[in-house]
Amino acid sequence: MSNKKIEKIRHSLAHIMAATVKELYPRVKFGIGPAIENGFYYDFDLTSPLFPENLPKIEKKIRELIRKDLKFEKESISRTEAKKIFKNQPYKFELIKELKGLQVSCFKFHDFVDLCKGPHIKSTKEINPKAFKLTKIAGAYWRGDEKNPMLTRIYGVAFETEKELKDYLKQVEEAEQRDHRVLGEKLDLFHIDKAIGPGLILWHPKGALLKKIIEDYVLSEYLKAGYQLVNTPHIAKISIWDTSGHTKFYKDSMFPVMQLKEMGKVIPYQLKPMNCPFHILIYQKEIRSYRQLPIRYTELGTVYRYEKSGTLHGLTRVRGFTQDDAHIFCTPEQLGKELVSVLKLTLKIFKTFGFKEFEICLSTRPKKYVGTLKSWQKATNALKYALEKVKLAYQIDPGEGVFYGPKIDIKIKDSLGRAWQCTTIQVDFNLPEGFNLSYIDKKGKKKQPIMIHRALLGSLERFIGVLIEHYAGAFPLWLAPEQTWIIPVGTRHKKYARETCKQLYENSSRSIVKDANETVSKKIREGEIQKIPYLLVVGDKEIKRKSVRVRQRGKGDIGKMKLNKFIEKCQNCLCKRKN
RNA sequence: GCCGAGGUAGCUCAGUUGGUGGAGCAUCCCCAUGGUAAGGGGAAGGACACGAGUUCGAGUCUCGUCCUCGGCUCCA
Repeated sequence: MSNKKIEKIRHSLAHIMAATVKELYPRVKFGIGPAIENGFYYDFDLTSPLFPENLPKIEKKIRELIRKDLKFEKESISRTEAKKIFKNQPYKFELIKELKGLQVSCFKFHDFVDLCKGPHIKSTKEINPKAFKLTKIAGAYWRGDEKNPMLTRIYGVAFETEKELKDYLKQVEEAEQRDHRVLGEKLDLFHIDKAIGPGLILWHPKGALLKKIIEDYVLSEYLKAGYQLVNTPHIAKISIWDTSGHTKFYKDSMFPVMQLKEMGKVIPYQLKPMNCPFHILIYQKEIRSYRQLPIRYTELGTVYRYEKSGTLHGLTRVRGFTQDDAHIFCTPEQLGKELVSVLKLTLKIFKTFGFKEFEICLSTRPKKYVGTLKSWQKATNALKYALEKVKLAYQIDPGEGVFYGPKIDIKIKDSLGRAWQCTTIQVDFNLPEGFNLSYIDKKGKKKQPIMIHRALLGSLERFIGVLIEHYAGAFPLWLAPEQTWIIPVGTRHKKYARETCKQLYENSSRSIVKDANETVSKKIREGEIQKIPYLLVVGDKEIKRKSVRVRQRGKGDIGKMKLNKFIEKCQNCLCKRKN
């Protein structure tokens, strides 16, 4: 069976659901009801609220209709007639008004007529009544515009067979188990506290260590690639954001201004939403020669953005986050080569973290922008050149660029195939113009450099959220904040456990002695839950032979090993950054 | 920000028609000194998110605020 058939089934289910809702709410006004990935939805303007308890009732009615073997019939009617039929359906009416052509197409099913171009199944008997499920009720703006009324949306999932539905529901359950917010609590990595504020992360010892390990790794890669580390403050006078254009274009996403009294005057200060102006000022501190370029400034810069309350989500959407940011200042001739290097570096880093699949988008000029059309075209071409040079497949996201330039976004796919936007690489001719940046060229003339803004992991917070879900909390050895637990069998083995721990630490392996008065079994269980890569049990036999009994995560007891052999095994994994 | 659902111990949750709040895990103490996924016993732990209101009496009913969750919109 083809994909097309399942789409017809999903779309038809949306219609059947609409017919059912009409029975329950005769005065309902209909929005639209398309097929989507894994299912369908329909938007309704209801006279009274719909509760989740009602969903099984609606499901039951849908099944009844399906079993009646009802036909879907296509009808082509004139616009005038359509306007008459849908005169009490304002949303449908609005759609008809915008349709071109004299005839509009409708689908009749049961006694329910819907404006629709189809296609649909011929009869409800093509639907397996056990292979769909209504999943949730949500609010959704009419036509996706927040100025429009909010409709009630019912989501459903549907497949051709009952097994596919069950598999899908199981996969959803698995994804819930991997949810970084759940694992963040279970593994004691971080929390968000009411007393601090929404979207602001408190990193616990294990989470902070994980973050530091990631930061150290990427920073070392950047330094190797010729970047220079800089460091800048969290606040600045607001005037710098006037120059950069942020107060004009992104005021709504910035935290409110602080009014500071200085020299008898009130000077407004602003929490930084990005690092670029700071790096620009470091560049501008002296007169630059073409010989110095490219200059690549990098910073693990923490920025604060006032995201709307409803958009916050665990670590993946927050109000304060650390970017692995960098700004590259280069000549026009160097641009292509620099972009290629950035892309190569990105791929290398993601590979090390275990990500293999990406979605790459080239985002072009948005409605609100600064600069000339010519410079936008040049910047976009440079990005295209780099993508093609590195042989990366990409799609174009029209109008999704930043106000100062086009960009490449890389979304990484986790082990469940979900895509998360992390990397952003932006070419910018406009801030160099706004800040009047320059360098002296070979002929002693002033020229304007080009800037590349790039954050490869994007936000450390989001990246760690993705990483937690990707590994379901079972981090590879080099990332695991606690790599080895040493479990002494009895009190008299504690000393040996501590000596072993010390040796492991001296060989840069993060280790902990679990010497609480509990049974070995309990500590093993705890270690498994905490997803510790290695659990070492030590008792009389191990002391005698200077060895450890090794339990490897996911493999169970792998037997005894000389301590120096175990250290060697760990170091081997660590230097390759493999599990 | 918008629509909807929630907020009870550190965590996961129960709490009947309104009548002074419970369990498991975690914590602390005691016993047990252990060999690969929970040894046993005891204790402590709570303005029931916050603020008003209705009532003789509110975890429970009403309203407001904050926060969380599912979506929508947004994401430099």
